[in-house]
Amino acid sequence: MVSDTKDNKTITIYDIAKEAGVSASTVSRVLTNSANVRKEKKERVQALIDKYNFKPNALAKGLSDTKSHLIGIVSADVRNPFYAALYVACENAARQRGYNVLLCNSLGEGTREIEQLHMLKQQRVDAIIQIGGRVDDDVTDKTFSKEVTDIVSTIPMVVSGKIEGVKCYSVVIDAKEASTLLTQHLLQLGHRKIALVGGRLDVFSTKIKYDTYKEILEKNNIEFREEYIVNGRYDSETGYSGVKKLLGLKEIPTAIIAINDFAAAGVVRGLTELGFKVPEDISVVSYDNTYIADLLTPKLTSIDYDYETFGKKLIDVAIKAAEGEEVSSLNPITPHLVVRESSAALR
Amino acid sequence: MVSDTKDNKTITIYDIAKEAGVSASTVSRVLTNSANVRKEKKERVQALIDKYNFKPNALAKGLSDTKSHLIGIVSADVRNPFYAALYVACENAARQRGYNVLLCNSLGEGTREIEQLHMLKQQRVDAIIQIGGRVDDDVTDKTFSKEVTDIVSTIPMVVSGKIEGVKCYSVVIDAKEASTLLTQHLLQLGHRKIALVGGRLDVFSTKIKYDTYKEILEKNNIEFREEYIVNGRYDSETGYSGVKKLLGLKEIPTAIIAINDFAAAGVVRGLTELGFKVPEDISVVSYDNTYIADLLTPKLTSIDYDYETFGKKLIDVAIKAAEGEEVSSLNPITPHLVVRESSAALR
DNA sequence: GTGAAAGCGCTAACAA
DNA sequence: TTGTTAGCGCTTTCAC
Repeated sequence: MVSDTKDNKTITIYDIAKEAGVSASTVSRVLTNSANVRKEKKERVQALIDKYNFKPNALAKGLSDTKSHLIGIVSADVRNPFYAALYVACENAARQRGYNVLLCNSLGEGTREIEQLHMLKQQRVDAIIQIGGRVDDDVTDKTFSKEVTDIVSTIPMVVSGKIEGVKCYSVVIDAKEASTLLTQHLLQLGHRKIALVGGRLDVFSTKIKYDTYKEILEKNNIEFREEYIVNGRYDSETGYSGVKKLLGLKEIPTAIIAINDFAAAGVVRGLTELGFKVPEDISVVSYDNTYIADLLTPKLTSIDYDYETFGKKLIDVAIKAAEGEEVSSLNPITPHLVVRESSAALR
Repeated sequence: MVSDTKDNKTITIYDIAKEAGVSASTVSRVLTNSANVRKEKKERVQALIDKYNFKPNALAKGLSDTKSHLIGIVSADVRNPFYAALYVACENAARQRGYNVLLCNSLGEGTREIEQLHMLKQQRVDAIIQIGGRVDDDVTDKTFSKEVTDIVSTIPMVVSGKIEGVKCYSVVIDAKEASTLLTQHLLQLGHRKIALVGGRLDVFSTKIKYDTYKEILEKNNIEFREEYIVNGRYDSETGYSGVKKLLGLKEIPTAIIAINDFAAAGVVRGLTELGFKVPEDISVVSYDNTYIADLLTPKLTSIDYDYETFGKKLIDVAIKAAEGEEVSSLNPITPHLVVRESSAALR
C-alpha cells in the first residue's frame, strides 16, 4: 500500500499571508484580483502562491460568497453518444466561463432523477441543466413537477425539453424542423412509401416528429399508412424487430426513418440479414447524427444539431440565469441534414 | 424570462433548530445520526426537515469536516463508450457509498489534464481517479509526473495505467491476458496469418498486447511478419486505412485483431467495400467490447472487462485510500472473451 | 442528552 | 492600499 499520502498539512491563505508578511485579505485580493494591491506585495504573495502551488479551497470560497461555481447536469445516460456529445460541449463551455460541471446519470429511473436533483441542491450548484428523462415527457409527471417546483425556487433550471407548470428555462431542438428535413429529403429522392421506426409517442419530441411526418404526407397527397409506423424504444433491438415487421407487409416501404442512430443500426442489420441493400433497395435515415452514423456501413444520412453550439447555449442560459441576468426562457436549436450513404433516389 | 427564481431565502440548520426549539448541534446530530438525541426532539426536528425538504449545505459540511465527499475523475473522453461505461460504473459505485463524482474530460491534451488535476485539488475532492491520457503512456511524461507528485502529496490518486516514479494506486486491465485470449481464440479457429491493426506502441497497454501477440506466435512456431502490423490511432479511420494496406499484400491475412471496437468498425467497412465477407473470408476481433461491438453487422467478437466490476474496484480503492484504509496499490482487472459473429474457423 | 463555542478557509464590508 | 472583523453553514469538542 502507498503510504504517507496526506501528511503535508494543506496550506491556506493564512500561511501565505504570514510568510509574505501581509494579511489574509491581501492574499485574497491578489488571488481574486478584486482590488489593487501594491505591486511589491503582490509579487511577494504571487511568488509564494507559485512556490507552494497553492490552490484556494473551493468549498470555503463557495461557502463565503454563496456560489459554488458548479453547474449540475443530469442526463439520461452518457453512454448514449447523444448525451455524451452534449455533455462534453457543456463541459467545454462551462470551463471557459470559469464554471465546473457535476454530472449525474439518471439511467431513465424517475426516482433516481429526483434523488440527483436533491443531491445537486445539496451541493449548492449554481444552476441545473437536465437533459433527457422526465423533461422529455409529453405530459409531465406530477411527482416530478412537484419536486422541481421546490428546486426551482432556489436554483434556476434549464431543460432540453419541458416541464409543464414549472417556470424553467428551455433550450430545445426544433423537432418539427428536424422531421421536415428528413421527410422532405426522402420525398425529393422520389420516395412515397416511407416508414417510421422506433420511439414512444409519450415522448415530447418524438410525438412532434410523428405529427410533422403525417402533416407533410398529407400536404403531398400521400396516403398515410398506419402499418408503416412501428413504435418502440430507442435502441437497435427496436430497429431490428421493427424492420422485420415492415418487411412482412404486402407493400414494403422504400425508405425508413429511424428515431435515432441506434435504431437505424438495428434497421440496417435487419435489412442486411434479409438480403436487402441499403440504400439501393431501401433508404435508411435517422435523427441525432452521433458518431455511430459515421461508423456504420453504409454511413447514415442523419439529422445533426451542432452539439458544440447546443452545449454552449445550455451553459449560457444556465449561467445567465444563475447570475441573475435576463435570458429568454425559450431557446430553439436548429437542426441540419447531413447526407451520407444510406439514402438514395428511388429506383 | 423566468422571474423570481431565488427569492426564498435558503434555509439552514439554525432555522430548523429555532423552529424546533433545540440547538443547531442537535439538528446536526439528527442529520448525521452521530449521537443519541431524545426520541421526541428527534422526531420534531425530522418533521421540520421533511416539511422544508431541507438539504444541508454540502460546502459548509465539507469545509467543516474537511472532506468534500467528492471523487474527481479525469477521463480521456466520455464520448468514447469505453470511458463512458467505466464512468457510469464509477458513478454508481460512488453513489452507493455516499460519494459524488466530478468528471473532467482531458480530450487527450496534456496541459488540459494538468489543469483539471489542479481544479480537482481546488475542489478538495477526496480522491482522484484518472482513466486514460498520460497514465496510459509507456514512459511517463516528466512534466506530468512532477505535477502529480505534488497532487499526490495531498490527494490519493488511482489510475487505470501507471505513473512512473509516483506513489499512486492502480487498477489496471491485464493486457497480457487480454491479448492471449484473443490470439489463442484465432489460433484455435485455425488461423495462422493474423494481423494487428491500430494503436500506438508508446501506449503502455498496447505495447503489452503487441508483445504478447509476438510471444504467442513464437511459441506456436508461427513466423512473425512485420507487414501484418499496422500501427495508428484508435479510431475507425485507422482501421479503414489499415485494412486497405493489408489487403494489398501478396499474402493477405485471414484474421485481424483490431485495437478497439472503433478500429474494428473501420476494418469491417474496408473489408465490405472490397467485397470481403466477415467472417467467411476474414475474421475480425477486437478489444473493449463496447456496445459498438453489438451494433455492427456482423456483431464483433471482442474482449470484455466487466465494466461494473472495474468501476467498483476503482471507486473502492479510491475511497479506501481517501479514508486512510489499507489498500493494495496494484489491482488487476481480468478480461473475458465474448464470442459473437465476426470470427469463424479458417476455411 | 444537549447547548455553547470554536473552527473549517475564504470573501467582503468597514475602518484606518 | 491595507488590516481587522464578521460572517458563510456546518461539525465537533467540551462542559453541564
